[in-house]
Amino acid sequence: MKGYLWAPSAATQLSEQGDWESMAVDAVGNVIEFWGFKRNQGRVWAFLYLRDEALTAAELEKELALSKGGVSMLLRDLERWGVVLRVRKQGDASWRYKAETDLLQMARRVIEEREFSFISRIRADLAQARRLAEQDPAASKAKIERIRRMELLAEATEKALTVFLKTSRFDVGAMFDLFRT
Amino acid sequence: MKGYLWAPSAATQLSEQGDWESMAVDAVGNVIEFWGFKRNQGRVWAFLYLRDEALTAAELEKELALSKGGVSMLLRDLERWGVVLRVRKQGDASWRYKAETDLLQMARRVIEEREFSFISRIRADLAQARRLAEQDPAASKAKIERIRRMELLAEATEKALTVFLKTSRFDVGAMFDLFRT
DNA sequence: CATATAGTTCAAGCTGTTTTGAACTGCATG
DNA sequence: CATGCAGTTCAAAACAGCTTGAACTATATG
Repeated sequence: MKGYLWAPSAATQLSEQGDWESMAVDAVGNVIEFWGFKRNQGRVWAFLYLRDEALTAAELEKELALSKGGVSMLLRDLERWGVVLRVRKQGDASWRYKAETDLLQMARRVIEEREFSFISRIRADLAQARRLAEQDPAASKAKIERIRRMELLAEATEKALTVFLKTSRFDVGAMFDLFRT
Repeated sequence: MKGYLWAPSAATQLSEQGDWESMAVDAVGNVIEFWGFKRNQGRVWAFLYLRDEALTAAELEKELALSKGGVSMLLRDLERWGVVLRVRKQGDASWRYKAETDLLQMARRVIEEREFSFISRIRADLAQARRLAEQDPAASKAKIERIRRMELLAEATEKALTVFLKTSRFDVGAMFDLFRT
């Protein structure tokens, strides 16, 4: 299964008693992985967000047990998505990184693009298949009706996705208010 | 990316002009893969559904270009989920398989279980992390508040999933009516 | 009960994705 | 302008999930 929704490997293994920081960081990693991003993108963001200060790539590498190259690539993605900011502190030789906005907003944006176009494409394929069947004298009425029903399946999926995105957009709004308390 | 939602490899490549059957079958494979199942589970179901007759494993193997072992396993899954029925025609040495119910119903059922428990687990992890932080004198009020905000993220996700499932349930209802036309 | 065919199992292989780490580039400093 | 460190790149390794196919078991038939 190369599934989209879903998670075979369950959640984070509970870590040490006092280690609530990595527990929270990993949990965010899991949420974001659920949304179709890399687990470590979520972990990096969560760590920066939790610490609430500009940290260097070297610190992230050490604290999150990532490789040098990995940190570089993860930060580039997060920066591109606008959820992490790169700042140069004066008198400091290296860049520092800072969590900027919340993740859900960005997740919704990205998912909106890729999931929608994907489902639309599937719907179009089914519609095309039905059109071809309608022109094929060998295709029975019943068969065409069955394709029609499969189209409904795809349509229902798309509709569900719409609601899903609308809800998350709504929730972001709600969260923003809370974030500004 | 081991993502859940989402699809890197885009959709089905359009096949031959007249080959609307495999086009439809592949499209269903893609929808069902989107829902986190195996692409070929969807293809097998769609093929059986479209043909609307009980077919042998050998026929599926040939028509869908699958291996013997693969067909066996795919059918076992579909049977277990109750969307494919195994029937023995009298005077026939081998089993035949028949599409039974619609897929969305089953998808919702399965997703309901695995996704929900997954997200609940994440929420629980975050709640636990916060509880630990609250007991840790070294943890600042601000940090605890930030974990609280991450919890909101997970809560929003769970809520979105609830709506998502509710909607698909609703759509199944609507589809059932149509299916019975 | 022997044989043939259907169906199952599972280790090995394949495919696609993520991570690593070594080589490289760029930049700031002495 | 040499040196060292920060940051990037990318090929290779590690990994995860899916599929294959050969060995196996079960079942029907003569």
